Amino acid sequence: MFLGKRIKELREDKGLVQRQLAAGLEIDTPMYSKIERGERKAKREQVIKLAKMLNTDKDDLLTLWLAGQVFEIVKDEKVAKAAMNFVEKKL
Amino acid sequence: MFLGKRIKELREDKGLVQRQLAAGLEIDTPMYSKIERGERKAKREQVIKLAKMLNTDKDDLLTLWLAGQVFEIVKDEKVAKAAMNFVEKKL
DNA sequence: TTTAAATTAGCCATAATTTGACAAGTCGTA
DNA sequence: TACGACTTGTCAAATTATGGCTAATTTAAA
Repeated sequence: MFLGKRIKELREDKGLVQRQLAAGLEIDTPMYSKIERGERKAKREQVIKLAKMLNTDKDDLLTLWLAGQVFEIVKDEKVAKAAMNFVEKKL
Repeated sequence: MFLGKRIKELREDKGLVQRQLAAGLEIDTPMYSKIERGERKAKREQVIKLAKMLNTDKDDLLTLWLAGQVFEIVKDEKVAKAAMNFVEKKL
């Protein structure tokens, strides 16, 4: 979702098609399509490969990737903000 | 972990043993022990039952429960703080 | 120190979730 | 129409989560 939106932007800016990135990740195109739309989540290693292929900062993509996972957990919870604050204190 | 520590405190304050809370959750004692130590994670419904049995605020326990899950995801990531900030903006 | 209760450790079978591949579909465009 | 890019839906294999059992360990009362 956050990651998907970003890699789609970067991919289109560079004039690449999904098939090319899918090949780089060694998965098929439908699978890559799902990652881009947030229907499936990428693995950590795949994010790093994407950063290289898209010639962008690894940590930026990892941040979006991690944020997506956190958001997925807290998004429907009333205590989401309280939990987030609690975790930040622990970091 | 965060939740486990808290329910252990509350349980001991009230002079209860694990067997009693386990019965309330309809799981066996070893399982409850694991929840308290964070080896297994509680289900959302179980947290609510625990709040009732321990006569404490439901949202407080849910916050710790949610925080534990978030922490588990971000704890080893260099970009943890950045991801947390990103998510907070979206809430 | 014995004894019994409370707690923890380790396994194992099963359930649930995730993953990747495939086939078939839509959409836009030449 | 025909083609490429992308999406949708389904399936089996792989991975992980869950719950219960037994046995070991710790704790505390007598």
